[in-house]
Amino acid sequence: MKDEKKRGRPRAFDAKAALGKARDVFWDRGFAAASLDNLSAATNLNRPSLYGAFGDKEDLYLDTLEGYRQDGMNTLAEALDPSLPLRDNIARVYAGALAIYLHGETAARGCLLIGTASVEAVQHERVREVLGRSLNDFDDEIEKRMRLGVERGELPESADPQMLARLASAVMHSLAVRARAGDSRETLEAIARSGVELICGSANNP
Amino acid sequence: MKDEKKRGRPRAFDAKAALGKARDVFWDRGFAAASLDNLSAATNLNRPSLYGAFGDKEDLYLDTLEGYRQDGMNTLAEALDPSLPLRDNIARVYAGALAIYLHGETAARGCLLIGTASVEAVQHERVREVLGRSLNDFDDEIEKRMRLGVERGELPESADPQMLARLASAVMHSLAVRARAGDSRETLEAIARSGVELICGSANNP
DNA sequence: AGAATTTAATGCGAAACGGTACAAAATATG
DNA sequence: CATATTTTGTACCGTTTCGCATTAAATTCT
Repeated sequence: MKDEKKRGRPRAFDAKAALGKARDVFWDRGFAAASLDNLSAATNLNRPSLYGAFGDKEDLYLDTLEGYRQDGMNTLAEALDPSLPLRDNIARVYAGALAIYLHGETAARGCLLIGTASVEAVQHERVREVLGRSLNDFDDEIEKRMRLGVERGELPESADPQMLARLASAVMHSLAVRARAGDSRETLEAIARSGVELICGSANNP
Repeated sequence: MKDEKKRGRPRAFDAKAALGKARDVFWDRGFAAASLDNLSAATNLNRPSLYGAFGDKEDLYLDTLEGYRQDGMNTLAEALDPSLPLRDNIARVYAGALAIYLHGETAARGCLLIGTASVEAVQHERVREVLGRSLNDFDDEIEKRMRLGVERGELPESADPQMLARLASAVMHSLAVRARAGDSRETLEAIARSGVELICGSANNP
């Protein structure tokens, strides 16, 4: 049902790949400082094609955010594989985040949402909505795992799954900011390790 | 030594007040989206005056960041008053942060540095430097208090002051991001309370 | 083959951008 | 009072910005 022959001239580009290139531009420069020329050059699409395929700059940006969000949720779900101990789950969440944030050892781009959507969130309601929803969904997914941890006895009955989840996310938010501030991989990994220890400190060791 | 009579026409504005107004513009819009017209309107200074007093837009932005940074360090020092218990200190750090981030209940601006400097940090080295230094100095100041806590027996000997400090900062970074994402005061205060509990959980109650 | 439809490429155009030249105004100095 | 010096306000310059109008190309439908 994807290759119904459409009636006009066929597209000469892969929209998904173009979206990925655009995402890199926004990731490096942010929304406001990314010009249509930058985006056009990176995607190899001239402006009318960009406009036709994705709408205006804000639409394109929101599309990249939504894609990033969904990728992130998938990565998170994998990291939280419930057949593993809670401690491993959280460690995997941070490792997955750092793999994205550090982007090939050198240039530290941090998190696309935290790093670039935060600025726009105050003035652009739609951006704020995506950012807020992303953070909340992330919290909720971790909270589910925390609840499971209480049920299983990995965490004490007295543990507050919602708050533990929000604090687990908080460590990740900090990693995102610090990556963009230029912190080294070693520093970030050390923070991640300590975060796991603090969050899962009350978790049973098998 | 401040009112040495200078030779030309005297300034008709207070540079410090103007810097405060400019800061508000950057806080709401970020660096890239803040136009000189915005800044000129907010400060009641025409562009040549702005330029003469502060340099170009990037210079002005860096000035506001540096001012914000120093204000933040002062607020932090007050919050960490060593005559108070550690737990109170950390709670005061978060309360002080939220007072700034929430800005009069309604509009949530978050942290100027985390919210607006993070985006520019990748491309602007001077911004990245200020951001990195700010985060590190903050960590270091909290770390000092943690060390004192260990000496005093507020924290166990096994505690790692550096890592505890970085995680205490992490909670604050998360508050900054979440404020900008639109989270309510109640949510943020709950996270702050849980953060205090988690960080200072091992601290003695007097 | 020809009409209809969709995409591609060129290029434009109005507005906004950052920054500055220039002259008038206001003060200190001699 | 004249001169030097600094700030102020107007107006402007060249560039870049985003978005679109227009025309050419590629494909399907009839």
